[in-house]
Amino acid sequence: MTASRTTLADVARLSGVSKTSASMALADSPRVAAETKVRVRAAARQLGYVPHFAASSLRSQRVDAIAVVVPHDTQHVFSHPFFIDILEGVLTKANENDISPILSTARTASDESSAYSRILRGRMASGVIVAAASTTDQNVAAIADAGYPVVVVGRSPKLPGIVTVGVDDQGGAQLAVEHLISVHGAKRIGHVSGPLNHQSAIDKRVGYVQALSDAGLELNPRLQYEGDYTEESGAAAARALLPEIGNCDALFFANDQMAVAAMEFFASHGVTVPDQLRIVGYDDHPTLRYSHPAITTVRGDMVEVGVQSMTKLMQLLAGDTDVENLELPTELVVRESCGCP
Amino acid sequence: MTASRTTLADVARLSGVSKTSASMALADSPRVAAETKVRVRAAARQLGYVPHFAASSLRSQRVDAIAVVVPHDTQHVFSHPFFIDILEGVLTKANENDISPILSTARTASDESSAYSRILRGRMASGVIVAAASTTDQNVAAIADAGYPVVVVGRSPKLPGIVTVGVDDQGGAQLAVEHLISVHGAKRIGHVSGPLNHQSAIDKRVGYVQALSDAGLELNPRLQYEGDYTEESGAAAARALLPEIGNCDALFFANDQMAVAAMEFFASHGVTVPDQLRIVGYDDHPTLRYSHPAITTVRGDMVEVGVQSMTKLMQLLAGDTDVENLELPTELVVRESCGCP
DNA sequence: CTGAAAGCGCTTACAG
DNA sequence: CTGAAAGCGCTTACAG
Repeated sequence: MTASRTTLADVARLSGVSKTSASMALADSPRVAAETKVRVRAAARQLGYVPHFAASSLRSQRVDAIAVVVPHDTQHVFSHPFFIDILEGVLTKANENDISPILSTARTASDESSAYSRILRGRMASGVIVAAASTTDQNVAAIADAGYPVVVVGRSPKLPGIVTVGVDDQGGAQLAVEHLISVHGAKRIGHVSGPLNHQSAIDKRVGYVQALSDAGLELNPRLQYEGDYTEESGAAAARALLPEIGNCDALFFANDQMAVAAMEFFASHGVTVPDQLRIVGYDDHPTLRYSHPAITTVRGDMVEVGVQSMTKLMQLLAGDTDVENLELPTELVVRESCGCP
Repeated sequence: MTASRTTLADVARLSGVSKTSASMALADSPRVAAETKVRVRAAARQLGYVPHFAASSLRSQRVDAIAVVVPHDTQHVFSHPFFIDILEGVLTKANENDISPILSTARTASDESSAYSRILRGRMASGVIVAAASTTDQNVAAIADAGYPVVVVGRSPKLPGIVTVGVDDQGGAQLAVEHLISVHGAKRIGHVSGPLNHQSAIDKRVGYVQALSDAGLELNPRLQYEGDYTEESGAAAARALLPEIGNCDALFFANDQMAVAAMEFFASHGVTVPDQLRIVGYDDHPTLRYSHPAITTVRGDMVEVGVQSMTKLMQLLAGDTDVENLELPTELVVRESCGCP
């Protein structure tokens, strides 16, 4: 290790002032003379001085790092573009503001707690963005109770005090199902949901049910399937629903990955989409638009959700007390799988 | 902030020992009696004690965090599954070992330097994994010279001392082109490369050239195009090469995203793949396998590359002096776009 | 086997 | 406008 050992004392010595003044000068405090600032900054630059973050953090009890917690295993997180887009947004905003994002994924519930507590109680991060916690996850409330600023991605109706940033999943689902009904005349519409211990899956289901009821259509319990957003569960849903397909005009999937895997399964079992069965997905997964037929889906700007989550967290960290929740709109992206040309 | 203020002194007081012994007990030092350890641990658990990381890091001059630096803008990083897979591997291994990964992306060269120096000279991280730096990036050498353990993802022949972990891109490219030649009898084979200031793009190109030369085939300069791995550049390549397609049997693309975008362009301009033009991509992008026709490609296990990069970095951090480079094999994944059934 | 003391490199009252 | 001193919460020689 020949790495930088330049310390504030070195800068102070070279510029001929005390450590106090050197520190104040670098922090651009008004109490130090303009001329002194120039001298100190020149010295710092010349020596390649960078403050030792642990020392400054220990003394000031502040830290320019935040934790991004996604309580799922890493493999799951990185196979869903939903998360990846959120991460992209968070990291962009964080890096722009010289905030270091510490990423934490966890496989099991106990790991979750340990990841949370090591990072937070150990003071490595000053705040948290939590993405896709289940509605039963106790950790979010625990962190907030401990006094840490928290932003949750998605809605969080069970935790009224928590700032949330998400997209209008209920509205998005309604758009999708209304399109199937009003444009394509579908009447018998099934739904493959996400895991119903997640708010986004619940909200999409509510939107689906609402659209049916608005149109005076029946909900057929035999056309419901609870998936988990993976391709495997999309294929499993298709297999489970196959016997009912004769009594089904259309299926609304809670994400594109399940929808595309189901389309593959149907294709290999003689069910043609959209002729025999109309399909709409969710997310507008960027590369799945090359699916065959091209998938009709619902799009929300998850990158922007990430950016806004980080923005809100910065407001909380700045002491802002009235940070409001944000719900971005969703839009229908019409392609071929619904039956449009 | 009502967050944890439990300190080592509290634990020491509750268990009736000195801070020294409490610290040693929690570190499982052999010098403290087994019975004392039990008492101290119980107290720590009862109080929910987690060491203040800045204090411990400042005193011990160690830090359980590493930096993952990808010197590209965030948007670019997250649109390429290549990076995402590497990140997945790195994070999995890091989280398993209670190491906090700090992610750093940067838009411009100057940002790059500042990101590197803030994290490293500020001692936030004890080592670095660099992915996809260009061959002209000076930062990698600078970090290594400063004494930080560094692992570079990919080959790095210009920096002989640096530990690298990657896949055999030259071999992978050769596999692809040899398949086009020996199985499909292609003779006039073009290449759309990645940016040639990146070693992976250079290596793939070398493999392509080698395969042609091994088969005694000519390299036609009019069938060469330098892309940048984006879909836009794939479409641009297709547009540029369109006039030559009559004199071309096959194209080898340096990644799937360019290949699939090119296939779309060709399809909309009346060139059918694989009948009129055979195409092979690279990466085995998970969702692009739904392309039409399904893409033949070359696959390397980039998640494993990430895992191994983190493993090697941990060895370096542990003081291991003879950590060897690793090059994982690549394999051809035969689907339809090459002309196989 | 254990404890009192020093000190990591900063920032920030406090005093001038 | 500036400086000497205290202290953040740990870990680790040093001494017993």
